[in-house]
Amino acid sequence: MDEIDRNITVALQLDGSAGLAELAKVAGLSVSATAERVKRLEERGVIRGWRADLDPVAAGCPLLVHILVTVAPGRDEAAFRKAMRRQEAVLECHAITGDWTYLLKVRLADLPALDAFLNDELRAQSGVQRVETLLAIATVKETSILPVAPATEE
Amino acid sequence: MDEIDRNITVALQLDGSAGLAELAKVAGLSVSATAERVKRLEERGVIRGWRADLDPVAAGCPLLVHILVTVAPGRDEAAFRKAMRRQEAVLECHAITGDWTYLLKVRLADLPALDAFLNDELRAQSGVQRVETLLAIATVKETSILPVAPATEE
DNA sequence: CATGAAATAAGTGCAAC
DNA sequence: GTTGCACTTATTTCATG
Repeated sequence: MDEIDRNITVALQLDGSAGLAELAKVAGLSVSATAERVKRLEERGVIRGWRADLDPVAAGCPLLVHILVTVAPGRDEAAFRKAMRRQEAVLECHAITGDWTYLLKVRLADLPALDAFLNDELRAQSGVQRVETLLAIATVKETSILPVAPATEE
Repeated sequence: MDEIDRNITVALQLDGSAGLAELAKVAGLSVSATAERVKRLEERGVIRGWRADLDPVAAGCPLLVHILVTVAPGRDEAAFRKAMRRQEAVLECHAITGDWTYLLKVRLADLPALDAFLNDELRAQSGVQRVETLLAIATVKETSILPVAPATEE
């Protein structure tokens, strides 16, 4: 993971459809060397895949909520986690430090869908004690572009 | 946005590198008709772009924190928002309902980097009154794949 | 929307340096 | 890692039905 790999990964996160010729310019390498780099980044698992990036509003889920959840201690939480993984509206589910047990990121079509999610999917889960819903009023920034660290040489 | 477009967008979010031939099978259309659909989805802004999906750990930012921030009311928050947009460690910044003003999603290399971020970048911002850091202990689920609503016909 | 052909562009592999 | 070339594959465009 040198400086060149960093430049390549950043460029590919910004636009993965550019092609090797243009990427080679960014990398400062030849096309074949660049292709080799990309291939190795995929093999090493740094690049997990290639995805189309959708506009959430155009995709029909303009409502964004984060939900803090407290699950009763002592219980087996496997069922809860499995349920969250299955729910496609749940984009993220993290076990967190502090007063709460989990933080969810959820995208939905509208408020009725949120109501249904909270009642039928979330509070219906056994062990769920407390729920706090943080509705996003405005999204200042939302990106999946990771700041690739120039750290570990290989 | 009919059922076919839904299938296409879901498939392209899962794997955007498959090619039109394979996508056509999923869509149940011919290759040319499928290509036309994809093109129109891009033109309509449903598909915003094509991105490489990186492994956060391999990319060198294994630490994930969500940060709740209260900004003093009455102040102009443009400066705060601009600062968050500039920080590449800040993946998301949402203005939210409830006791807090903003919710941030931040990815960092390690705890010293978190310390530096909280002190030098966040608390240094004028107007920031209260900060609560939620450290992710375990990520149960983290995806950017949107559940495309079969809603609005066009 | 399907089919098929032709033209274009891009990725892949290999060899020599 | 570079350059160049041939090989192969995919996308694009267009005509016809």
